[in-house]
Amino acid sequence: MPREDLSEERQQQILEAAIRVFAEHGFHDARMEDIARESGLSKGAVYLYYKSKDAIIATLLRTMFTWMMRSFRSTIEGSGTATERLQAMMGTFADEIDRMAMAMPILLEFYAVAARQASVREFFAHVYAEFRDVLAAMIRQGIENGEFRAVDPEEAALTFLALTEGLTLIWAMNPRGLAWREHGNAALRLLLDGLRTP
Amino acid sequence: MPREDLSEERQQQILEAAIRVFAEHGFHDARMEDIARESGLSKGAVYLYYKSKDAIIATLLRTMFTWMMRSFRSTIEGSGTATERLQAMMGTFADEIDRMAMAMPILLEFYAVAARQASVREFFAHVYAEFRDVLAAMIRQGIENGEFRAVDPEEAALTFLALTEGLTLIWAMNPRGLAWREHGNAALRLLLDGLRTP
Amino acid sequence: MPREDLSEERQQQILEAAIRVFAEHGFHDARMEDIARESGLSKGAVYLYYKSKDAIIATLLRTMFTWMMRSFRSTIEGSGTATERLQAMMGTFADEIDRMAMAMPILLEFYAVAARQASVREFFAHVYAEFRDVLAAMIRQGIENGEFRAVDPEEAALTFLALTEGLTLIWAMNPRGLAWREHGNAALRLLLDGLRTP
Amino acid sequence: MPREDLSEERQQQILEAAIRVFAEHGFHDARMEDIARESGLSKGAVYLYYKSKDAIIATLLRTMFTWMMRSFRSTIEGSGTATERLQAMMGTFADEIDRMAMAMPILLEFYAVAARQASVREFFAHVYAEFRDVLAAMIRQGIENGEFRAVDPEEAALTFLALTEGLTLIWAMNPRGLAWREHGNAALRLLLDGLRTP
DNA sequence: AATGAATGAGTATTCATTCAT
DNA sequence: CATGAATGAATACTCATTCAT
Repeated sequence: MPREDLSEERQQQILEAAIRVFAEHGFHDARMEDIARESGLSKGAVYLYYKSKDAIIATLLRTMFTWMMRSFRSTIEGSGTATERLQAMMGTFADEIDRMAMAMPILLEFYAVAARQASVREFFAHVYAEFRDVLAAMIRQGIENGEFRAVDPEEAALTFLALTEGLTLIWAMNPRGLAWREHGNAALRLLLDGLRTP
Repeated sequence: MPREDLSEERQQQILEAAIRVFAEHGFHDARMEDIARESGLSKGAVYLYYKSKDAIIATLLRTMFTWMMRSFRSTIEGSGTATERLQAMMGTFADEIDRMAMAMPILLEFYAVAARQASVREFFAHVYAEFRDVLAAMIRQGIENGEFRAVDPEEAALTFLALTEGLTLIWAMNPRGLAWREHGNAALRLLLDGLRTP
Repeated sequence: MPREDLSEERQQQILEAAIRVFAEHGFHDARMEDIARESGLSKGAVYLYYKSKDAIIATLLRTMFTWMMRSFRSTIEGSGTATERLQAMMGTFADEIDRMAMAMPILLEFYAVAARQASVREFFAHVYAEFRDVLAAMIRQGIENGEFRAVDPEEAALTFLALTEGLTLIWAMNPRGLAWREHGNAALRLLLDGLRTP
Repeated sequence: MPREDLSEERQQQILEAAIRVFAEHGFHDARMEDIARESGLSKGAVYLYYKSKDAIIATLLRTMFTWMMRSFRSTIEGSGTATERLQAMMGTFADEIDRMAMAMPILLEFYAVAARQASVREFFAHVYAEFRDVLAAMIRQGIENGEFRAVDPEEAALTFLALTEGLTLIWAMNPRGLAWREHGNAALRLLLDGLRTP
């Protein structure tokens, strides 16, 4: 009975160690040895739970986005005016940036991996599409209830999404010099001004 | 006599070969051998002009951004209303995306390198700051001549920049499925709606 | 459980293989691959026990002299007249030449390494100083008990040492044409004639 | 007509540059580029006068010993008692040590080369034999005119030679800590005491 | 399940040598 | 004669992965 539990636990253990090691050394320079030591296991044990380094990276990609999605769940399912909900989304993005700050190098590396692997690009495209759908729905709600002008919801959603992604990128190049949350809110205000019915 | 010219020519030759090879294999998996073959030179000759693979990468970073900046020159120096100038900027961004499409994997890898190297992060931060200044000046012009409301020009410039960077990232994950130029223009329209004096 | 033993054994194994390979090809031309093959291990395994080729060479230097010193131990601690003890020393030198004949190229290479590395020079200087001290003590004993004239023991010890080192060098250039032991004894006889009380 | 002269001059020029470069970096680490630069010629020019790096080393070996032999010429041909002539020889050895001090690393490297190349060993053996003959003649003279006891001149000559070579080796490991000339004279005195007729 | 010793493929870089000019 | 750009063979070292215990 404790078999499966142990297995799950070990996989977690390794994944969390991998995040720390990858964040510090990067995917390529991180050695399996490092991950093993950091996880408190032996190299052989790591291979018992992950068939390869790439498998750890692949699992990490899925897992990190799953965690992130989970954080957004309540915000997405929350209620309120479209404006309030979009503001809440921006707040959650900012929360995530705070929470994942240390793992940001990993995000940047995932982009690089995406450049080489169609499957990873597709994964990102899928994640972006999901967010876009959620945002579009909120904007559509805003249009329907008269908060916003009759813009193309899909288009506005993409704009919103591009804003958060771009802000994250710019922030990553100078985390101390750029306050994500403040700039995110300021940018959202500008966009909402454009969306609002006159 | 044509020595100096030849040297410049060789460096170009190698750099262009490197772009092709890096775009296909990534910084790490690209072998110096590949770059040499692609450039039509021997491995030794490549080392005659660049002291290491890292030196090629570093030169590439600077060179690619220099090329991009050059493309923006006339747009930046152009005249017109603030709205027209921002539209021209967005158009030039779109042109650059078209022109650099093939080198996009390299951009994503540069982000990953930035994650590990402060100097590269600083380089990106510097480039972003330059763009932000230019955009802020345009927005300030728009405010001064009554086109725009009295928003914070720096803030609005960052929003514009984040939009382009984020759009590029989203586009890179699905180049065929997302028309940068159209979405860039649409996003700008929303932003301009937010900026415009009521 | 036999871990530690195995590690010691492996180090020995590699060192002995290295002696054979270095003796045949020289420090520079010997390839790590050769040492690995000769030791019956893989290249990776060699690196498991020695961090670099230089580390093998450094260990070899220390080890070979440790072995040699061990051979001299009983001779140094032996008893007898000063004359007998010096003769025993010369005999042990001759024994060592016999035993180390095959590794003589390595000794000559160590001299070359010494030319470039102060630490190696200092090691040799230290070994020479130890021998000189031992020999000086024997000569002092001879003077005190009336066997020898009142010469400077340090000076005479250096002469003895220089004789053995020089003979080794000349011998190394033509091992078959020069009988170390016989010439060593003849040289010692001349020296003893000079030391003896008239 | 100036052809040959130029050729000789160039060869000298290169050889002298090689001595400086080899003394500083060793045979292996010295680059042909360094020798070319130090000699004020181009790499191609060096290859015009020497077919390879090894050819420079081989020529250097012969040339350095030729120079040394030339220094000994007058001492060898000088007159006086056997004791005086041996003392003069020891003095000339000391002079050579002074003169060649800077090139001593090269001598130690030649020993290492000798370990790998029979031809170089033979060269050293030949040089040693020449010296031995000269010394044996002097000792024979001393025996014949009653200065020395009836020892084996060849044997005594080898002892004398071993002494100088050994002293040079020990000196090379600690040039500042060991005065070659003083110790050479002291050692010679001991040996002459053994040789002298009672 | 767990270990960690062993493997060996993979590659950036150097530098003696060549040769077109 | 002289140049120096170009060549390409050669090799130490790393590290993901395996597997005997």
